[in-house]
Amino acid sequence: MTIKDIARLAGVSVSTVSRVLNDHPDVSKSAKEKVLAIVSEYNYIPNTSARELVKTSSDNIGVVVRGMSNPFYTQIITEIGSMIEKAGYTMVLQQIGISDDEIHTAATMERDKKLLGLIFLGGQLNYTKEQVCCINVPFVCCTFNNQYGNLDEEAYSSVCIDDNQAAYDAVQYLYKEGHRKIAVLLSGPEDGSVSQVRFEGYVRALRDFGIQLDEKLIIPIHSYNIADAYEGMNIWLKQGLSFDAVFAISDNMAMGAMKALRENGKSIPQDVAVIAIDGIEASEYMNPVLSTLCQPMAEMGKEAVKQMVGIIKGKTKHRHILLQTKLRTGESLR
Amino acid sequence: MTIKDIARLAGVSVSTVSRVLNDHPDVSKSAKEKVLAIVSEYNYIPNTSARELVKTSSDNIGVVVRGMSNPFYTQIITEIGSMIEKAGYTMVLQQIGISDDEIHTAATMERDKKLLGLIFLGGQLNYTKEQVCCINVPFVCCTFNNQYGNLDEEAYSSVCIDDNQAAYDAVQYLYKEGHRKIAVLLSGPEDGSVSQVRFEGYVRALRDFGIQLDEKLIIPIHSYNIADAYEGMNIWLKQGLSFDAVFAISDNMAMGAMKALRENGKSIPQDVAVIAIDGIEASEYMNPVLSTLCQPMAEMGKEAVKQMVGIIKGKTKHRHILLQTKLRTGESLR
DNA sequence: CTGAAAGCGCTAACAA
DNA sequence: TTGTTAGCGCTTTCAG
Repeated sequence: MTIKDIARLAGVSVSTVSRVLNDHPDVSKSAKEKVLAIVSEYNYIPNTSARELVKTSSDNIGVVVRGMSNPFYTQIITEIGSMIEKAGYTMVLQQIGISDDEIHTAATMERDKKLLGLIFLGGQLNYTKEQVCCINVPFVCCTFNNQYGNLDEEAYSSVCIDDNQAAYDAVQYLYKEGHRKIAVLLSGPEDGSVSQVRFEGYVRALRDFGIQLDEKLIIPIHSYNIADAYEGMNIWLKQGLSFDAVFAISDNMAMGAMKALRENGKSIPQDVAVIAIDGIEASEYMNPVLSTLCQPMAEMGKEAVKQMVGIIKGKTKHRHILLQTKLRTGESLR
Repeated sequence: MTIKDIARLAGVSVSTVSRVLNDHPDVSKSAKEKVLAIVSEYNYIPNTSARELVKTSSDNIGVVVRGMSNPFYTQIITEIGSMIEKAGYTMVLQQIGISDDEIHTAATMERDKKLLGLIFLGGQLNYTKEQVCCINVPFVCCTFNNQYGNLDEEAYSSVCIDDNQAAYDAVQYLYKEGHRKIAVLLSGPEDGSVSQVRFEGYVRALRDFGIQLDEKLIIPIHSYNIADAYEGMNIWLKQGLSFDAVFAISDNMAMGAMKALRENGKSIPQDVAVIAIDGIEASEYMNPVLSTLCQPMAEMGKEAVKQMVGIIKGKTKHRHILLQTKLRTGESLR
């Protein structure tokens, strides 16, 4: 069933069918009715590939999301989606697996969907010019930036929190409560991800507060998984090291760690205080409620689209915005 | 940058380029090298639309997933993906929003991607023949079936747990522990979703055990959200009704409810026992750990693909499989 | 208001 | 081993 079949069945030309399907004005009411009748009778659905192939432009903004179902991104995507729509554009969402290549995905989308621009949600902080040279539309990085890469600042936009400072603040909260033996739960430590930046904030805070960095208190998980964090913490606890607080670089990892702590007889926050960064919904339902520095998800999404649209319209240049985190007090802190 | 440009730049014809790009055998080594060099020099990426448009067949199996980031589906998708690959097919994944029309999405995909078959992950239990008539390839429903619809059994396959029985079992666990005032947390009660089936199992169990159904103990949430469950439970608790157990039709809802219970001074499981159905990862990290009837996610995915492939190859007919749940004991049960 | 026809970028006969 | 060419299904000038 193609547009030709519909045209034949309705007794009109393909162009008339096309006009009806695309809501063009210059179609007689009778022709329109005839076509629509046939279309619905035969459940005709136009072929997307053919449509996209023939179009020379679109109002599409691509969104490439790293991680199939990271709850942290869900809220941001919702916000991005509604902002894009409000601005009169169309969102084309592409979720990719943890090991897929987002640059290649983006480049493919750019050509296939005739994108006006791209928003990356999650990704590496170390893209190089050579890697992104195949992307020919403006892009904005949401929740991360290029601090370990070599992109020119004028070559892309970004919206994220100051991850280093957030980690610093988290450690400071612990410090103020009298904690001095602060373990850190991270993915890296040097994996070029946001984990690394946060770890650097942790190190900086310790130094500022006159605490000696203790290698033994660094717990690398090698993923952001809740289960891996649980496992990792469990194994680490077996060493019987002395510590009175845990800074997890993500809520998810904190959640895994909390279970391990509990099972090892450590009560939170009496024996061990826990703080993290992110502010995902699930961590609010923990018992005790996780204390964490929340990323302003809605604002991030909104800002990313604002930047994107400004650049598409030629009204603004690439910018790099740092948003404030906000402490959710929770119960895992004394 | 199109295939023509590459052909010109490499000094060969478009068909040669096409052959190289598609790994066809009859290409001289020198031609292949020339083409590949140009391709990588110019970062050429073939246009997907054009490719799909021209192909008359594919080895694609479509997977339509309802709900952007339902953690419950993530594991199943992973399994489905690897099983499809193992069987020599290609998975085309499409996630849709909670209010999108999966039938229409499926029909569109079927034509655009030349699908051999479709797997639905989550969806309504009440599709009618008229609704699905636009789908012309075999499909299997994963995690649900058509018990509220009018499809012929031979018209589709399904893999799911016996939701009615699972609910029955859950209530039975509570009953055996001596609970008689069992509240139920559901989305419906009559929303044509799996919530309804599970509610029916609850009702059946009460009847079998000689417990009078108490309308006041039915807590409708109108969604599967954790936050809505928390809210709903909170409001419901204000009524001060007497009850000693909660059966939540999903883990997510149980998680929301547990927080509300805690905040209202009810300790779990001493004051109120909680049981649910699903077995998502997050509920394992609750404190207390949620007791729940786990769906065999990996097995479900595996079985769905097995059915699909069998039908595509013409080796099997449509079947309807019920899988067993397994109790995760947890700590929310006495 | 309507139709004929060109062509989007690609693959796959078919011919050489 | 290679090139020529006919479409895939659609949109969009351009005529009428």
